[in-house]
Amino acid sequence: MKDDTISGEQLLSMLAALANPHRLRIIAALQSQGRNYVSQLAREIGISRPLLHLHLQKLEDAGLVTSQLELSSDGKALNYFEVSRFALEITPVAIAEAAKSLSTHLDP
Amino acid sequence: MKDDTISGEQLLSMLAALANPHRLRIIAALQSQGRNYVSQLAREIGISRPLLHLHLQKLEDAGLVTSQLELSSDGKALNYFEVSRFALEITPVAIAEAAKSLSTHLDP
DNA sequence: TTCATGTGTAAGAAAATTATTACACGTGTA
DNA sequence: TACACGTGTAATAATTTTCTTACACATGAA
Repeated sequence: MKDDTISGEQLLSMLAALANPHRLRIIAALQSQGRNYVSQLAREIGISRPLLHLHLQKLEDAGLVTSQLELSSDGKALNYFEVSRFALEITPVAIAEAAKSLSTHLDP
Repeated sequence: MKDDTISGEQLLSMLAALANPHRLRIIAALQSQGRNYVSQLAREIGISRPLLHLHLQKLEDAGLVTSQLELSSDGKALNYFEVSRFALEITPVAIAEAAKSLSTHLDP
């Protein structure tokens, strides 16, 4: 028996995190070139560091990337990000299943 | 040889269309209860008809649902919607592949 | 000390999305 | 004719998301 179940809220947060061109590129970059720290990634992608910070936050909140603070040899604190391993199966059936656990505006 | 390739824009529009609780419920309803027309669906989901209309439009633009105007026996024009058959594989690798064809702000 | 590098975040502007309200139009029936 | 039901859409408001700018703080090297 397989359990591909995911909560509606969880699914929604991942979809929302992915529904942005910058964030798709961020994941693509981390997937293709491997882990990277914020400032360097901002330069490679071509967006400002505060903006990248915001997008990384959303991705991390959704569990799509993880971060690890490290000290470089020259003493700087670098925050390295890498993509999580995830696999979402998006089909009408999977959505119907997940939607069962979606809270409504007029809940209990 | 399999070709799961999807354009970045296409992927993005589907993700954006899915990243909303109402729209997940719409797909879930159409999947579980089958095709339905706008007014009836609005009543079942519990949102206004104009609002549902807006959400259905986004889903249809993304190709996730289709519509067909039909005449009921008592002469009314009913617009029936149903879910398309789709299956998205969302993984870091798939995203990296799709992101190759994502236009940038500073394109050609 | 000053500069270059890294980190984070707060405040406000700009843009996009979501939601409501009010119209307009059509058909069958009382 | 008036009502009930269906359709769509335009205009506005409300909310959320995105983006920029400016700050604050830390370390090593010149």
